[in-house]
Amino acid sequence: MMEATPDKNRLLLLDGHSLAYRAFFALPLENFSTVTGQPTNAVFGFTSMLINVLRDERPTHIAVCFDRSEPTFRHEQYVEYKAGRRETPDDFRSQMSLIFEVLDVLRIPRLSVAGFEADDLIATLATQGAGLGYETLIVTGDRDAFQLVGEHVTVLYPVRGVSELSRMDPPAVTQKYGVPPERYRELAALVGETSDNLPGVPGVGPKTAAKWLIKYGDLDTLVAHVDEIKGKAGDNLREHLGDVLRNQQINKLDCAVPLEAAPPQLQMGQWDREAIHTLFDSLEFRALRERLYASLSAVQPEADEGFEVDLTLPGPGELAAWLAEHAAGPDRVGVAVTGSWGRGTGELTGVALASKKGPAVHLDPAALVAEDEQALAGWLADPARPKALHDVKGPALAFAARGLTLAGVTSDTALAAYLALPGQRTFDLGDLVLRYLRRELRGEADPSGQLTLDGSGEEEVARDLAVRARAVAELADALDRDLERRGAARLLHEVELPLVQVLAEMERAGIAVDVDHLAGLSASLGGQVKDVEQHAHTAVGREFNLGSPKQVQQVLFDELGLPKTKRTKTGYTTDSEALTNLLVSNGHPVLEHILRWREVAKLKSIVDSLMPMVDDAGRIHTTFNQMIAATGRLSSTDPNLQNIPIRTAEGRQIREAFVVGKGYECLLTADYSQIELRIMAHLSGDEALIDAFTSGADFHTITAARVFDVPPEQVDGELRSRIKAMNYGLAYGLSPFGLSQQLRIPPDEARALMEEYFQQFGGVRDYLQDVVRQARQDGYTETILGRRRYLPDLNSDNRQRREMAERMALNAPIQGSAADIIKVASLRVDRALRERGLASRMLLQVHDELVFEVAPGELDELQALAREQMCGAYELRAPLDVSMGTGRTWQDAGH
DNA sequence: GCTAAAACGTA
DNA sequence: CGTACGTTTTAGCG
Repeated sequence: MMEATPDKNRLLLLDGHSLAYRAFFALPLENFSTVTGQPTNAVFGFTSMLINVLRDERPTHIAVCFDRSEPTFRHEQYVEYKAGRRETPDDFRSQMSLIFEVLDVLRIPRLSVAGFEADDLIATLATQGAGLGYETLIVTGDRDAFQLVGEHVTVLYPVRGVSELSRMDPPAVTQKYGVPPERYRELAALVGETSDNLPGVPGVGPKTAAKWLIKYGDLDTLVAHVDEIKGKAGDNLREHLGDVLRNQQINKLDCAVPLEAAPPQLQMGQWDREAIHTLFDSLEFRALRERLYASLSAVQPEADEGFEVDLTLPGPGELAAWLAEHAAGPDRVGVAVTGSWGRGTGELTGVALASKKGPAVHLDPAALVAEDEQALAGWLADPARPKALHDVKGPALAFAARGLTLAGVTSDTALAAYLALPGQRTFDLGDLVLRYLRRELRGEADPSGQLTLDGSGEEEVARDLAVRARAVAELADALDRDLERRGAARLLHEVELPLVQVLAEMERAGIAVDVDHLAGLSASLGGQVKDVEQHAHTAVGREFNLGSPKQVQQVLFDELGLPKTKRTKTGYTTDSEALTNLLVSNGHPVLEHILRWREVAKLKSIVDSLMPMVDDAGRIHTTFNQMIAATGRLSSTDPNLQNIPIRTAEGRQIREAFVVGKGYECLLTADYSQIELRIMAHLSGDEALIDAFTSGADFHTITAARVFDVPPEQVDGELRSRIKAMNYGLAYGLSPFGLSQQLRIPPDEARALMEEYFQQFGGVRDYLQDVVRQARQDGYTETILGRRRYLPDLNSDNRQRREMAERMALNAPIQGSAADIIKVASLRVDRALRERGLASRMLLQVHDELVFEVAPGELDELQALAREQMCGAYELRAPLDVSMGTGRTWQDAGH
């Protein structure tokens, strides 16, 4: 939208005082202070706005103007000017000099002149700038500046805190106030300005004022016809005409302030990097510093450059020679493939190889002669030939499907980008190339200019793929450097990359399913769905769609008149919790039917979705996604095998459908007990909590005994479950209110319970507070293996967003470290299976659980091996513990 | 045919 | 007013 036009001078003028004041009230003081107690909310908010506007507007010239404490000409005209303002808070005053320092290290000129306000300086510079043909942008929280808006002058006015600026150009001013910018001053004179102690006409707001100005054209004409105005407003206007004329005098900005600098002298200078580091360190603005540098490097030269590739299409038998010449060195070779993959298999339609320099090659896998196939196989499987691919798991499955193995993959550019910024929705190669290399993902324009226009010709397709291979090779290096900087290089090379192969193997293996059992379930559930539906319709007296929350709402709240539940965006919730509450309080029979229908319909949909997924060999192959969860967990799709029911008896029947496959002895499940709580104990270092784990007795009972100060034998089910809820809730950022809801106890009681808990386990409270504090400072949280999650919203001025980010910050290191551990465990188990030459294999990973298929006679060895590798995956102060179960079905193997 | 919202399954 | 996911269904959009 906003094109940077280098030939055009863009002058950015900021009102330092008004913006800082805005920030001071928008950001909570308690979240912004340094270890020495210096408040920084105004500095932070101001600097944050400054960085955003530098990034978005790319000014060539800049100045920040400040008010002076001396009286101005306005005070001479009107002694009451700005009288009655409350004293500037000390916490604000102390931050002004810090703002000066920030501007100084950024080499941004700051201007102030005795006897004038910042707005006058801005008006003067804007006027001079206009004369010189500059585009001027004014950032201020003072509406008086709207009078300056014009063809080449735009005001950016903060709305809602400090994160959003409203762009006030002439149409925007006219739209908002009903009069063009030239008339704004007259409108303001009529309305008055409380904060400047400039009363306007009583009972006249912007609407009436605009109406008058439109009718009469301007204020002078209005004054001339003042006797024509009817009604109370007219009387008031006549009575307060003096005030209006005075306001008009006073709110006029002075465009001729004597300044020592004119716009041409306000050129953006080189930042003092060293000083920025020192200052931002002392202000504890680490996240902001990152943003500052990001915006600096985002000085985007037009990314119109593509990739130049010298493409070879080798004839039959020529591949080996080409590889020896161009892909045998230490340079990493980018590999790009086309094809399709999923469900544990895949098919290749094209392969391209290209290193950073030198020619590229494209192969049609369908047309390879045996000799070339062999050359390719040897090269792909050679760990000494470093390779980079983008999202390698799918291609690896496709290679595997034709008997090719991949080794020596030293980068996966998608995975690397995920580790750099795990919150991203997609990791599109084109986006990354643009971001990291500032290039377009296309061939360098041919003289003919026809290169990738239609992409239908064979050569174009080949060239396109070669470009991707080249881009991946270059991108891999850039990402290596980025990950090094973020401390995540080892995580990529030692955990995530090797894990790709393990996941691919699990997807390839799949898990055996008893289709007859599923079919039986489907039939029985189908019958129940019909029955319950009948009952529901009878209870209401008409037919309706039980699957439609909207119709359910209509039935319950409109037709049956049941009490309204919690609001949703579009109506009132009918979720199971709300309906259960209604059932208790009201007892209408249809509630029971709806709840039951939902239950069986859900189970049936799961069963019915699984059945068509079973392949010819009787197995289901999920797809594990390694780049979705911002915490580092895996996710499972198509189908999701990480949410197969387990809580209810009927749900567990579905687990019975997952069975041991032919040629294997049984299934084995191995899961970490209470891994997240152990991690919380470890990270917090709370000795009492660690003791509770090392004592060997039931963890929740032991902690409950401490909290309630009774011997463990006296901890009954009620006490235990309360503490269990708290133990788990803490890692999610549970509030006293949330705890009271969950336990159905009064909020005061929940609060007291939490306080008592923290009395006993103070280390946990300290840790949780510190995690958030540290994350706010750094801009990210970190797991035990250095996996980061960036949470910019920790400094949001929106309370809801900020508190959400705080809960994420509490949870991310715990959930993420658990993900780290099970990933390491999966790698160790996989390696051990190989080393021992076992035929047993890993099938699934469900966050804290691994599911194995046990080859005949290997059960004991596998159990010992899995336990050893899982427990030893990471040394926690509350040691990892694994429990196991075996059986013919996944359900039987549960425990 | 797409997206959003609601509901609900798992750790 | 407790985190992280994926799937299904409906409903509303064009």
